[in-house]
Amino acid sequence: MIQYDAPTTQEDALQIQTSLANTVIMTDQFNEIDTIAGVDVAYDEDNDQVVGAVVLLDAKTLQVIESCSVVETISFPYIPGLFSFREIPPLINAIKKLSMLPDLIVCDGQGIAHPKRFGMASHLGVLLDIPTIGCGKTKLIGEYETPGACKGSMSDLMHDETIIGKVLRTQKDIKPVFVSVGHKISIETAVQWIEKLTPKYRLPETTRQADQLVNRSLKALKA
DNA sequence: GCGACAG
DNA sequence: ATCTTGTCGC
Repeated sequence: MIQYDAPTTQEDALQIQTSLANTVIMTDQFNEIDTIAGVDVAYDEDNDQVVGAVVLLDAKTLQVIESCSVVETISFPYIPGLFSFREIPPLINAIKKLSMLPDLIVCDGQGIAHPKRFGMASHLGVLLDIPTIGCGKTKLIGEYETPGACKGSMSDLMHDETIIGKVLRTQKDIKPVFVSVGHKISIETAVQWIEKLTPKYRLPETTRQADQLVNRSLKALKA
């Protein structure tokens, strides 16, 4: 498993983004997807603590197979565009605790739908060399037409005349999500997986499970 | 100078 | 992210 080298300054972080952004792969580079992981982080700003968690789901049944969480000290401030440097340390450590690595990881945030085409999902995917999808609740950058109201309707997320992701309506009349390539997957396949992961709710089952886990853990920590 | 701004 | 009550609906 890789060792994460945390940047000390914003300049370092920007440098790391620039050098790693070229290594992102936007085509399907995998065989069978049997397990899918969801990751999330929760903060206790008062005590400078962060809880990171990963939930491993069976790709077929969407049932939880295993889950791990970690508690550490917040190491980087929240800066739009440098968001990944804040969340990756706890996420890497939580994933390291799993008994097996996932075949695919769905992130709560953007993949290449980022100013430098290197959002959270891409960063995590490159570091772990695992396929990842970015599925954010709101956009970071880009322009788009509002997708139709039906479940499955989608539109292109554009930036610099390039399609950087899809705005996907996962449920009828519900606010859409922003899907983008993280690493080692095509946007078409990424959208297909997000659709499979949202049979009933707006957000992917992976994200929902991970979100619940970090919030339970944070609550227990503060209690 | 005025908005926008992943979680 | 987090701060927060009630409320509408299955």
